[in-house]
Amino acid sequence: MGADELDDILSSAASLRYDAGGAVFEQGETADRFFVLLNGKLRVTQVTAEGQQVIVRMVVPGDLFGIAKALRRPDYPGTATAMVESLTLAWPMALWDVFMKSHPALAVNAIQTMGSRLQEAQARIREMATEEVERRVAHTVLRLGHQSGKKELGGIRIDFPVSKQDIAEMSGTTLHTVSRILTAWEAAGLVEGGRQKLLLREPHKLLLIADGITPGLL
Amino acid sequence: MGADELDDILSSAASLRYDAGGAVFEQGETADRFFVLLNGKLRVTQVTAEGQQVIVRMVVPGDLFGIAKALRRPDYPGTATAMVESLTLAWPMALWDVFMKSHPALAVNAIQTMGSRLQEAQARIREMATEEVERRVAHTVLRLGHQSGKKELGGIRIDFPVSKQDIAEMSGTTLHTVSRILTAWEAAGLVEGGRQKLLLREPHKLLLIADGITPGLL
DNA sequence: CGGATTGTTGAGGATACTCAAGTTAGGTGG
DNA sequence: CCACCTAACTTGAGTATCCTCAACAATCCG
Repeated sequence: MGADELDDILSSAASLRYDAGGAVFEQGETADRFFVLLNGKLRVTQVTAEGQQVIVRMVVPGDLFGIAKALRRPDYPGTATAMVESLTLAWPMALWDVFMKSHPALAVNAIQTMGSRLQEAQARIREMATEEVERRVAHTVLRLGHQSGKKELGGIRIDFPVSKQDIAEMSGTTLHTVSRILTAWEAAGLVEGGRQKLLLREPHKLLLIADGITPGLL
Repeated sequence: MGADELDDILSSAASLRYDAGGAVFEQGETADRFFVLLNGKLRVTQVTAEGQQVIVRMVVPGDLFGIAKALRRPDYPGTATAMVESLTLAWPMALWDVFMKSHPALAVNAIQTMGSRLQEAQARIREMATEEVERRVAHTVLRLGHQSGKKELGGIRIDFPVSKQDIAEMSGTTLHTVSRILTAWEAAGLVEGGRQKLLLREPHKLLLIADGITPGLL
């Protein structure tokens, strides 16, 4: 992509800031913009008809999100909430088609974005279908570590607030079960918890649990 | 897209036929081609490290599949098996990038394909996370009916062989549980089963079960 | 310091899985 | 065409996992 092309794209973008806890868009809202996350961390959730919440995915810097148009939908299928202070670029949704048609490189990029998202979704489906809770939670925390962990001397630190409830919604279980599992792991020295804090002390051992090699600690 | 453009694309395609039970490609194989299904019905499965199988999705005529390149993968992440005699168009994977760059309309199409796939995957995640087995099975058979059901006088016929094991792998449960649920539904007149056969007699009532409105029959 | 949010822990129970044995249907070969 | 064989399915019993309900403790924030 040439510099003028980039200019063309960037010049039509608005830059927006969100406080921790603020919503970028809400489920059901008319999708009038699409976004790229510049900075921070978002959580995309969906609420079921019965009111249960599920975390669909995390958005990390560089990610394209809110692309309802690509799903052939007029509204946003989920709610995007900032977990920490976040910065986005936003474009009017009308520009989506224009961009896709005039900048093939962008289209290829969008395809790959959706590709990795799809792969992750399928991995989660497989997990939920075949694995027991402890393994799913192990996968979840490892994914968190991978997406946005910071290496420290004591292990990998999840550097933004994650509650047990969050982990539960990502793993398809309840916060009670997550609490019990993390307590057991903490006793075994695998992790270090805290209120909305998490440090992976022994990622390698967690990986063994995730892969079902260790018999599990419960 | 112009007629010459279409010509250009079609002329580089090979047409391939598969018998029921035959594999179009296998999980782990080098992804050297991508496909469009012209006719028939495919099942895409993944096998976990422990050997458990999960049905990732069904492929119906018109669907693009085997697009490992879009997932940035050198190999196929799953196995595609013909459930009935099937016909595909196939292109060398090397043409993928070429097509995407030179035919924006194709790229947009690919994005939308992946979009609906992603939406379905997320719906399944939500189901698996929050719904009990009977509801998931209801969703599964309704999806089957929607994708490839034929309206008959007695209801909607799934017009290709589906085993209880298949339904189980799509719902994230065991064939035993599926058998019990279908037996109960059959007693209530909601469906009519048989060896690898399924007729949805009362889709509306199944929808109620899927949506958790009816207390369930078990 | 108080209220609210988040997390802990226990007891009990339901859902759905595993294990196990059998039955039915369909295909195959004699 | 019948006997056999296998794959698909059914059904039962026992049980493990994990959820629900419940009460309480800790932490954070203003």
